[in-house]
Amino acid sequence: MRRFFRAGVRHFMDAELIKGTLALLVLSLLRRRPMYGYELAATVRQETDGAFEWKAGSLYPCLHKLEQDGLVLAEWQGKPEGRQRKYYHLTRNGEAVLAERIKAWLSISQAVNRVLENPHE
Amino acid sequence: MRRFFRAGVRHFMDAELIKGTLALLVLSLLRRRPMYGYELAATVRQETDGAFEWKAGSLYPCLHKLEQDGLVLAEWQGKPEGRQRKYYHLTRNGEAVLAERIKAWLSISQAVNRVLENPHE
DNA sequence: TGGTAATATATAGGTATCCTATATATAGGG
DNA sequence: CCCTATATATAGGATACCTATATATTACCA
Repeated sequence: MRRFFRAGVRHFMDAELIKGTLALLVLSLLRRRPMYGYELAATVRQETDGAFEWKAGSLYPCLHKLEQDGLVLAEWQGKPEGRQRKYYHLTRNGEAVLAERIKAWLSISQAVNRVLENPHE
Repeated sequence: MRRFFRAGVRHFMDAELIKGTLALLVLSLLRRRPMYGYELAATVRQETDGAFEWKAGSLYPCLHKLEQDGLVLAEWQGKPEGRQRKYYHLTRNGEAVLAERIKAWLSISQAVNRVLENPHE
């Protein structure tokens, strides 16, 4: 049985193409509501039908960096007994940066599609 | 006056998002017709309205790797006198790999858009 | 004639992101 | 009791892209 993290060897190409989308999508998910790391990975996995399977070794360092940069705020939460979860909230600055990054993504992805759709021969 | 290469400091975010798209677009451009490096950069720059400004330090190593991997064939061409140009041709294998990479790109970019478009609040 | 810019290719070195591997800990099922 | 799932964390490695630098030709212009 496949564990949730470590789920699979992604193709070389995919690994490169998804670069930069991790922080973008994390911020986008947190705009909906505060979530904890594992929940973020599970949500994106489900919504992309497995196209994105964020690894723990990518996701948590990314979250720490977003926190360092002041784009998200972390808060331990639980259930006094039992497993603690670290909930991340989008900050005001995080919202602004997200808006910029969405623009950048749209600009780049549309540019790629424009080139790809240019007829050959 | 801006030199064609070295044209500008790209934002951090853009730099990450465009990763993986370089080889994809090079192969896509070569599907139209054989081109040389400088021509590839000029073409993509024009067609994307400056969204992509490939640097020499990125483009030429990328072309060398595509050649090593057998996806393109290089051929010096000129004008016996004067500046030589290295024309790159897409190989049979290169066509097949390009088709796969276009599928991967569509899958990933659509997955990103699906997440981004999910309403918040 | 001399300087600058554009054309054209190349490589070395640095940075950042993502991956694998590993570690820790709780909870539930067989 | 072990295995899986849940949940977070970090160290080490691979790799793509960037900056900086190097070389050479051609064209323009003062």
